[in-house]
Amino acid sequence: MSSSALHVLAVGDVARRSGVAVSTVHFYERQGLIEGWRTSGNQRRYHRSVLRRIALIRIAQRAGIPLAIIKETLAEMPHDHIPTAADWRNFTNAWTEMLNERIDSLTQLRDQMTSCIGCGCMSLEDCPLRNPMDELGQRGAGPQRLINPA
Amino acid sequence: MSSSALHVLAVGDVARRSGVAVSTVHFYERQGLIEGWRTSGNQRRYHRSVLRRIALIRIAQRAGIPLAIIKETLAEMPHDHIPTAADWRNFTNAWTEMLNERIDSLTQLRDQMTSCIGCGCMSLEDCPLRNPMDELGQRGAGPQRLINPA
DNA sequence: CCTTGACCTTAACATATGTTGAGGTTGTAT
DNA sequence: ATACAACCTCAACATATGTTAAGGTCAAGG
Repeated sequence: MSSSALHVLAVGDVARRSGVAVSTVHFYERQGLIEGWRTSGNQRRYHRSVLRRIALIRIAQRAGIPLAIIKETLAEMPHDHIPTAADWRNFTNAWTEMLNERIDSLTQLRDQMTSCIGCGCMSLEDCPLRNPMDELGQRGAGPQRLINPA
Repeated sequence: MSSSALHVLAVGDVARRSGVAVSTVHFYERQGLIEGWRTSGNQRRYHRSVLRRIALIRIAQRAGIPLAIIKETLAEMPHDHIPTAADWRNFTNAWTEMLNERIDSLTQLRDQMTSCIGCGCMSLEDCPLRNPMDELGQRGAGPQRLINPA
């Protein structure tokens, strides 16, 4: 192991310290989510700050954000040094905004659902949930037999 | 087209009226999300209520819920008739609960994030975000196709 | 020097969610 | 009766997110 050189990590160090598999580190590098350099012997080396980056990636993934989006969000974050307050603020803002959007759409969906059941429109045919913005399936509508709402 | 027989739909009718591709109807049937029967000539036929089922499937997908879970949630919903008020109430309750869980997780994450930046703990090393106990968006490996981009 | 563990690359597999295409059958309108 | 649309099955492809395996290289200790 490449112990003691605290600022330069081999792929195995990164894996151990970030909690992801070596194959995942390879994968993230291939996808451009993290960056490093090679030794003369072609082995991967990373700056210590890659650990933070991976931590952020995992957190964002837990929020259900796809890697492609995470990559964009991280684009402004430095690969090779500890982020400044400004770096960090930018990132947090972008990410909070994303989370807010996701929260909003789930909330909206839930509320529409309950209002839908509340109003007794159990057919879904005219439900705002059904086709959030388009018209679809608006043809030979037969008699709409509504069950007596509870 | 199998017009006029309003309660019995061929796969193309289902596709047109539900807004999904024929191949998707096939797929959903293979996955056991919907059910139907065959004509003597081996063609698929569906009860009208399959349209509602598909509508529900798409709505749930927009909320980021994987098909396997949707299938469970729909297990109690009838394949062959219009859901009763009780069927519907059960489904709505289950689904609202799921949405609430997801909303809570995201909200928690967002708030931790902002509090984290607020407190200046920029290291993430001791951050509650880093190793939370729950496993939020654990949606497993595999394509996380976003149904609702944007 | 030689062994051994950590590393390298490339390819294939696994899962979820479908879509596309090839090749053949059914059903209906003229 | 014949054409043509709609249907069928099965297999392969596509995407996201990795893991596993095969076969070869590098570096450090004994």
